[in-house]
Amino acid sequence: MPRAATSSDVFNAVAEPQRRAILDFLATDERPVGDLVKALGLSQPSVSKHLRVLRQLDLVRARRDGRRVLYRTNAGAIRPLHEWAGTFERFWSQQLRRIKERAESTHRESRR
Amino acid sequence: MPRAATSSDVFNAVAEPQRRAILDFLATDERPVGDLVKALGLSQPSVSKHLRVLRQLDLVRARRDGRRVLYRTNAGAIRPLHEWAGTFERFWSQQLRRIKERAESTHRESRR
DNA sequence: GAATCATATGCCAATACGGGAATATGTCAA
DNA sequence: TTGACATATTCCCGTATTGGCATATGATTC
Repeated sequence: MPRAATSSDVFNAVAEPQRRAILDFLATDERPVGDLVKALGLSQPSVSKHLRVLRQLDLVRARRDGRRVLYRTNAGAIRPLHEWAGTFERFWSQQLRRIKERAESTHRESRR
Repeated sequence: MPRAATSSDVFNAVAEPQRRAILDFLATDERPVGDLVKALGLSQPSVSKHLRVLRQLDLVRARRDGRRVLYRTNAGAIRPLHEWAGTFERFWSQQLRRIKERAESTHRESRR
């Protein structure tokens, strides 16, 4: 079995750095494809292909405006990722607490 | 250019569902490989290969205990993912606010 | 309708994948 | 040392990938 398709879920879709760059770029405003081509320095076909993957997962939404197509990020579709990663939050903060405690006790040691 | 290697960054590593399952399973306690094999229903070689990818990115840490090797999740390595996704939080909550407002105004309409 | 601008799709190459089976390495116990 | 147990590595296969280039589709203007 090969790797899951990039368009199979959000995790696979955002594994590609250029697609994350696209989501970042389209987060605040809607933009035509041409703007992305300029901003990312990729070829126009490459950008269109990335947008297709993102559109299939509803990570971006498109709207036609004359001869251009305006895209924008649909932030809500990124939530599942944030939530999954968030389930580990209590573990890493626990770890940070332990490190801090150890640092403090070392500090006390050195003052003796 | 092919897809980036699974071991190239955290985003690619956690794109694989079985690897996320491993991270979930090892989040609370350290466990030997055999436990993972039982819990995930995967072959032992498959599990070892997934663990290798995760270890290369410091997403899990290993410790030998006799003939077994105990693994545990290093939650801190998941933070970058949580933080990237978190940059979109203000956008999706904005969207939710807009939806709520619209629902309320519709409610007022219908009461007139 | 023809020319033009903006975007999408098709085909190609090289590459890395995940799973299975077989085998290698490492550790303990008798 | 030999055997048994636990884990890691190697080899193979079918598959989906990203990016480049050429080309198709869609919309506008003349």
